[in-house]
Amino acid sequence: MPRKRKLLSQLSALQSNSSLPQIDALEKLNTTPGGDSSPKSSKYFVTDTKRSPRLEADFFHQPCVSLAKSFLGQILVRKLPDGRELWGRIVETEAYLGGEDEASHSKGGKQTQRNAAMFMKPGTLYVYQIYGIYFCINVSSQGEGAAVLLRSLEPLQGLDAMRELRRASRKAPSKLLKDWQLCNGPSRLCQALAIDKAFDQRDLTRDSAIWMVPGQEPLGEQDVVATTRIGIGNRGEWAQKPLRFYLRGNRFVSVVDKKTEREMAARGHLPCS
DNA sequence: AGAGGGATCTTCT
DNA sequence: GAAGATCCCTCTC
Repeated sequence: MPRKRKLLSQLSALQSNSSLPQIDALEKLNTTPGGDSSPKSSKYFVTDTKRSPRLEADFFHQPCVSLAKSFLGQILVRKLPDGRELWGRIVETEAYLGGEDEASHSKGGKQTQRNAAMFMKPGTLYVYQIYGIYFCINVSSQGEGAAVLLRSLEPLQGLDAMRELRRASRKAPSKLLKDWQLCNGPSRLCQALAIDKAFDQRDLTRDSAIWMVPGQEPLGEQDVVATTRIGIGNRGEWAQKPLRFYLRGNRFVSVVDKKTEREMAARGHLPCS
């Protein structure tokens, strides 16, 4: 019976998943104009990548904070060597401004071998290893040394592959991860999408293994929570600045700030659900 | 639900 | 030589 209950809970989770209709809409975007409505059986669908509405260079040419917010709702696509595509909707980001920003790897405008990608053209990936074992993925924005850290995804497609990738990267055998545990953290999403140092300095507008496609963007300011960044300590004024952004009420966010959300509500910004 | 510590290695001082 | 944009496991309440 525990098994049955588990299945039931998974089913209900699927049914309450707000992005399911969105997947249908996105798949339609992949069909050819005037084509039939069952693209999966079409050979053309499989081989045609030009039809994919990839986000282009002009999208990434935004100031850091603006780009960090604009990423919310967009979709990150990772194509594995075997051809499987893993899709995740971006639900949490952080802006690292460079220069004055004391928490940024590029603080003081200092360029090193590691952070070189932060100084490259907007849309360039900056992937670095942290604590010797994990990876984090950023996207370079407009602004000298500025980049946006991708913190959490809402998994949309290829969840089984993500679960396997996440499970494989741990020592002790553990229970199957829930959907919300697959990509809720910067290094977790890198595990789930098989992203490592090899992706550093790649171009999101050109690469064949990773890119972005437009998704459903947040309806308005009331849907985006702006709060402090994670893991940068409490020292200094830069630690207090609201440079982390996430979709309010989304269960795939890694760290929720209830206090800030209460303050938003007090100002009349009610969560729209 | 929250606190604490270990893992593990590249990067820069 | 120390720190780090994290995660996971264990212990305790």
